Amino acid sequence: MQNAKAISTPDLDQPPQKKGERRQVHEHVLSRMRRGLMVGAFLPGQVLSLRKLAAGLGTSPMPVREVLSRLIAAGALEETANGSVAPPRLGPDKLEDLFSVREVLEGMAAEMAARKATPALIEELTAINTKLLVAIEKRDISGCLSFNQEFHFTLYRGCGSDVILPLIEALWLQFGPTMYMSLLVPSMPWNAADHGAILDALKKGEHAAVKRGIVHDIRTTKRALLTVLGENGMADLPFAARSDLFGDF
Amino acid sequence: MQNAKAISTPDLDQPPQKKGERRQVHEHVLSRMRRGLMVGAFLPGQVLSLRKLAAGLGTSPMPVREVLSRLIAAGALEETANGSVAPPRLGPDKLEDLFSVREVLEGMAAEMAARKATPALIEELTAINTKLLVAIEKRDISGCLSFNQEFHFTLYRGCGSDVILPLIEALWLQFGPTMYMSLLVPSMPWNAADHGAILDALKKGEHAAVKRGIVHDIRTTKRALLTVLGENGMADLPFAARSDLFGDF
DNA sequence: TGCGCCGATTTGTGATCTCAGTATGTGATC
DNA sequence: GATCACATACTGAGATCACAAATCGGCGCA
Repeated sequence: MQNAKAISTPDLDQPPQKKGERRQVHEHVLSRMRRGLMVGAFLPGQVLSLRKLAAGLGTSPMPVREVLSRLIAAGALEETANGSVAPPRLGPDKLEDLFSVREVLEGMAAEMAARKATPALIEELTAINTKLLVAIEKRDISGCLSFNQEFHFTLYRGCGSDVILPLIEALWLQFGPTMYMSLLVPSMPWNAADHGAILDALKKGEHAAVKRGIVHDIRTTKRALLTVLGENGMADLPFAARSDLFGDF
Repeated sequence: MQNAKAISTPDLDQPPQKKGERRQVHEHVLSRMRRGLMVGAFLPGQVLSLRKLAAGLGTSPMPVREVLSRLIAAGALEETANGSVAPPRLGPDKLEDLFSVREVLEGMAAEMAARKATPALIEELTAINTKLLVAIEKRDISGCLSFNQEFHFTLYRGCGSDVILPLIEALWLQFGPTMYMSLLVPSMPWNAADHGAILDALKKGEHAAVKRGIVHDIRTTKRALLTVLGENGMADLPFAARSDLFGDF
């Protein structure tokens, strides 16, 4: 996953079209779909239709097919029996597996990033965290998800390895839909408490503490997720996907 | 990457066609390409043409496009400036990054597998290792690669997590072409010494020792790879890809 | 009222076609 | 003999087409 464009696009939605680089349709589709997966446009298990998706995006099915292939390869989507695709439903044990890998991978990335952290990076992270706190205060689910993701990935990008980053991104895309659904339950707590400790450790140059902070943050999220999904008997929560992003399916 | 079919196919080449499952063309293409990447059909940096690939595989470009998309998402292929694809050229630092992630991920998988290891699994691994030793004795490069891969993945499959396995597979696909090229250098040593220690630790139920064995094995491979590629000044080795698998390009 | 069958519709898959951008290779000219 | 220009061939991207399987709907029968 060394090419950053493989799965992760720098989130350019408006056709920037700078330089000789032609803006490809499938790049646009990819960034839309990736964001959609992270902010609740698709529910776990919700079957996505190729043609309807293409219609919603205003293109032919071709670029969508390319994107779906990539998302399947990343584990962000699963093939159903008849070849359709849907975001994965994560059971307790799979969720446990997923978050164990997150701990290892993101802990590693965080520690590496801490070694190379510049004051500018720390300042950037602090600013993002402030926006996250505001979003939490306002009960802005999409804001929470976006700023939390931005906080983590801004840190991880600092590790300087373009091998580990796409792997982490694949993991996030896998639990994104489940994460969003869980946040629709009012009792689901959002905890950004660890971020403060991470920033402190970053400023003090305590690499191991940064790693511990990230791992603790991941464990907290995992526990909350397991609790909420467990309370609801692992059955699907009776919520609908956001239709303001792609239309209905 | 939870669906095992996402990137990794159970290597079914002959149309098994059992049950109601339709054998899809792109699955066949995917398994061919994956094996090709691991046994030297493509060299690092070698540009692959969509149409020629399709012609070599006897299909239309469509299934190939789908497969290339998935391999790009896995990092097994990179997009060139004009949209073509090629296996990545791995420089020393990227190789270092890649193998660091391997240590963490495969170490984790190995330890988990060790906890669940059954006598049957250990016996299977022993048999594979025997075949590997024969291949080494015969200087059979393809055999070495295949059996070594089979040894590792048979162990990792025992970890019972279908989250971590596709990530490891993606990493192997990334360094596969570079690994093959390095083996063409006569001075490249192949070391399966750690496998014996791993099997011993497995039999004794020493989980940590299994993990240590895997990590040591990975470190040894990394060192050998860096040495061989360094000697040749990181320039491309003047070897050709195997044309007996896909034809020439 | 409940169950089963049949047809219309929608599904993904693969092939084909067009188009624009790029590389190639050959020719003429200096 | 070297270099530049133009024409040809080839590249991937996207749209469209064709087909078969599966799904969903409604109708008819028990």
